[in-house]
Amino acid sequence: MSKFTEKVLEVVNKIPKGTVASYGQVSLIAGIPRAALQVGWILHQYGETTPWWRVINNAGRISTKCIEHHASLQKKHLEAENVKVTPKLKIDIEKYRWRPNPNELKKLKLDEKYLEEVLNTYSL
DNA sequence: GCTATGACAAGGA
DNA sequence: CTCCTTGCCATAG
Repeated sequence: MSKFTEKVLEVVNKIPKGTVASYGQVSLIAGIPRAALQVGWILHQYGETTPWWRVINNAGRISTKCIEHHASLQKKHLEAENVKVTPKLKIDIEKYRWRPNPNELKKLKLDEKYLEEVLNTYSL
């Protein structure tokens, strides 16, 4: 298991119940911007130990296609946490977006440049 | 080390 | 809003 993989799982595990994050957001916080695709790949493999359903794409859509992790299952998980999902699998991501607080981010030992980007993009 | 692949992102049509 | 194209980058083989 690579460093990046561990980081991704760590980050996903920090996503609070009832909130969601985009793949890009997770990859950035995990230390590698634009590795969103890999995040999806990792969740596909290690999803059993992480709240994978709290990660969706930036367009606010559920994009899993795989059989075991079907979109309807993800929808079910989210609605169980009070996150509304339309019949078309659309979510108001900005409304439920996880906005990590600076103190929490420091524990992840994120590089200065990325930390700043995270705060600018996803924090208040 | 090189190519193909993908639960993505962003911008244009 | 939806569909398509490009850019991305860690893994697998």
